[in-house]
Order: sequence, then C-alpha cells, then structure tokens
Amino acid sequence: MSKPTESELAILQVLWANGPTTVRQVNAALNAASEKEIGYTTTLKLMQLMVDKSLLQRDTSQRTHVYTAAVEEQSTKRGLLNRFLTQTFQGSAGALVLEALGQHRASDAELAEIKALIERMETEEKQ
Amino acid sequence: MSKPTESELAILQVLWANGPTTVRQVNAALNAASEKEIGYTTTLKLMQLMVDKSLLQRDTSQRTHVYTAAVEEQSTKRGLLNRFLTQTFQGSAGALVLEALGQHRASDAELAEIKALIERMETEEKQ
DNA sequence: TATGTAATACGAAATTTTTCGTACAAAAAC
DNA sequence: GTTTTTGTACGAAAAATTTCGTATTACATA
Repeated sequence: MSKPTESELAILQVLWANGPTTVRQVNAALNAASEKEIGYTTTLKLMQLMVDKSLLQRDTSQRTHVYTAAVEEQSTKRGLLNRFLTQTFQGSAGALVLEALGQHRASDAELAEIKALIERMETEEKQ
Repeated sequence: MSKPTESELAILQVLWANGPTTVRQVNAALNAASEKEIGYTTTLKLMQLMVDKSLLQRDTSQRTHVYTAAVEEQSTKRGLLNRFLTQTFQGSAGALVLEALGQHRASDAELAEIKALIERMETEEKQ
C-alpha cells in the first residue's frame, strides 16, 4: 500500500510522536534532529504532497493548517520492515534479529519480552 | 561509507550468493526473481556505475567481463540495518526485533541462537 | 570472408524524490 | 492605517536513481 519515502517517514515520525501539529512545528522538529537545515517551504510542500497521497490529513478550518498522520504507526513500520527484510536479509527474520541484537543494546524489559516471545513460539511449534 | 541503492543491493545480493559472474548472469538472476523485466543494458550500466563507486570490481582481461562484489556482505547489511533502525525504529533494536519476530517465523536453530545471545547479554549486564 | 550474435561504452531520457523561489493573502505589530 | 511577519499555493529547478537506445567492436559460424 503506502510506502513513504525517507523524508516522508521523518515527517510521519514527528506526527506519530507529537500528535497533530503544524508545518512550522514539524519543520522545527526536523531541523532539531539533523544538522542539515531544511527550508520551511520544503517541509510544507512535502506535507502537501503527503495529503495528496493520503499519508496525512489536514484541518484547514484555521489559517494555520493542522496536520495529522493518516496512516497507522505500527502497520506502516511493519510494512517498511517487511520490505527491508526481503530486500536486505532475503526474508530471514532470524538473520536480521541476530544482527540487530548483536550490534545494539536493548533494554532489560525488551530482552525479557523477546525471550518470552521466543519461548511461546517454541512451545507452539511443538504441537 | 557505502550505502547501495535498492537496485544496487539487488545486484550485490546476486554476487554475494553466486560469487563472481557476468552481467548476463546477474541480469538473468534479477529477472528470474521479479516479474518486471529489466533490460540487459540497464543492468550493465548499473554495474558499471557500481564499479565507479567501488561497490564492485571487475576483471576485464576477457571480452566478457567478470564482476565481483567489492564490499563485504555482513558489514554492508549491518550498515543498512543501522540506517533502517534509526530511520524507522528510532534506534530501538528491541522494538524492531519484537516486530520482526512477531511477524515472521524463524528457524529453531536461529531462535535458540537468539535466546543464547540474549542470555549472554543479560549476564554481562549484571556485572 | 561475410553475416549474424553477443559484448561493452556511454549519452541521454525518464522517473522519482527533494528543494526552493515567488506570489499572494491574512494577521499582527507598530 | 501601514508595514512587517507569518501563513499557504504551486510551479519549477535540482538531485538522485533507473532505464534504455545506439554505436562500436569482438567473436562465432555458415
């Protein structure tokens, strides 16, 4: 379905994290995150295109429009993950997971959750 | 360092899997994998560009050139994973792993390996 | 040897994505 | 009430990526 580009994803992340907001605020958030200054009208144009693509919705009742993510965070990320998994790890989730955990630290809570998930999967398999 | 594009990655995957080979064979492999026919000269041009970028090396001693991946499989995938992790899961390996395992089945051996890795990490942490 | 086949080189078009300038309108500040 | 600031609209340039057509050369084979 919807596969946002890199810039579009960056905008979605701001909206998912902060809820509905304005172009000005999204632009500020993007510039806070990266060293490369990105112009206001660039962000504006992108967000307008995203409305056309139905990635965002907007409220134009006020002069300053308020934008909202129109795609769900989890399903969008899941879609991107599936694509990445196919392209990069040829669909092998195990390989991806090993690589990710080997490289990056996860919280104790997450590790416990992952272990529980694995144990559940192992149990199911036996049946 | 080197961040291959989507098409470039597809070519690298063929070379990593099959070892050094010709444009003709890479093109055939790409077309075998996807429904969308991709022209021979398209693949040729891409591979020539990849040589310029040092993603590939080639042996031109014969008329039919033989290409080899010039970047290592694991480190390249790791780099792509890091970028993806940052962009999509804001660096949270735990979130990515949970999503990946929740969606996709991994082999018993991989699951065991992952569990072992987690246990090792938990032990280290206690120190 | 002549003719068809298969290979590379490479410019350039096509596509996709990102960026910005300019025009114009509304609101705020002076 | 004028000027400055702040907002949207939108065309179009710029940049990155992908695709292909054509020229040319090497090789095979009839």
